[in-house]
Amino acid sequence: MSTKTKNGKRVFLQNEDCPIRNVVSQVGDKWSMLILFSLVEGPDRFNSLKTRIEGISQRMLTQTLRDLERDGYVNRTVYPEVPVKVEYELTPLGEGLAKSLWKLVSWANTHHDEIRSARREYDRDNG
Amino acid sequence: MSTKTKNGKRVFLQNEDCPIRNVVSQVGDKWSMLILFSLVEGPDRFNSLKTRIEGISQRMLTQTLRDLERDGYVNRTVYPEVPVKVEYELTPLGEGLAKSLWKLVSWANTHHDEIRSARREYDRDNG
DNA sequence: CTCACAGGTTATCAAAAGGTAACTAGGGCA
DNA sequence: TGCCCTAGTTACCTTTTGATAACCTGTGAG
Repeated sequence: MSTKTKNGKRVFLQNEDCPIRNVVSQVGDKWSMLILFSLVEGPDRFNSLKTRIEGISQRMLTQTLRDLERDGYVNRTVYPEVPVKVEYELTPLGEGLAKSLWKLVSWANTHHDEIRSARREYDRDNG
Repeated sequence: MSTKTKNGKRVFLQNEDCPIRNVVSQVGDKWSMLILFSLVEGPDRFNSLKTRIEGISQRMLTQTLRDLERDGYVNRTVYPEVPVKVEYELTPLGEGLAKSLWKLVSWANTHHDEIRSARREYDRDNG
């Protein structure tokens, strides 16, 4: 993420080779983390995820699942039953990601009120 | 983040009261984390940040700093020198956030290659 | 033949994010 | 007076993200 130094301070990069940008730009969208944490509890099917994740549309669920699959976080398995059953599950990589996100989640839970009140104060004092 | 349970599986929310969404939607944009980790090394000035964070424009730097300030992660101090000096520094809240992001950063560094090769494989097999 | 079900895809559109470039403000300096 | 500095703001435009809603596919049941 950071590379050279320049008068004592690090210089930060933002290109496609930056690991943290590659991870955060995937996981930082509207739905990825919700899907990830749903799947932490075990493999699940398309329609079940759609029900569990409130407000997600069919289109965004498909699309986000494809993106997670692409990065190797999620496996997609088709069972040729009838009607067809498609199951999604975390890969070891996806489980590792979820674990390393957990600290952030618990921090967010703990400090949520602080953030919200900072936001209110800022909005009161400014625009 | 998750609330009720429904046949054994948690149901996930995505509204404005969800702590993790409130944090991630702020920090998951293109520049916030780079600014955050720049400021971990100590307070810094507008133009110094602009130099250190490669590719950021004046407009996006101002805007992202304002958003970070709004959520209480960053303090902005104006020194009425000449020419004016404006220093940005992490608040304790911002330092806490950076710390809890660190695990994610090191995970990303460790598994970057894995992600990139998963991506290549997916793109080869599919579109 | 028609309907239902799971798991999608496609078209269309609105909103948000982000980039470029020009302009501004408040001073000091020559 | 004109030019430079820092630290912005503004206008304009393009790209990306996401929402809605309609359509499709394969299969079995009635």
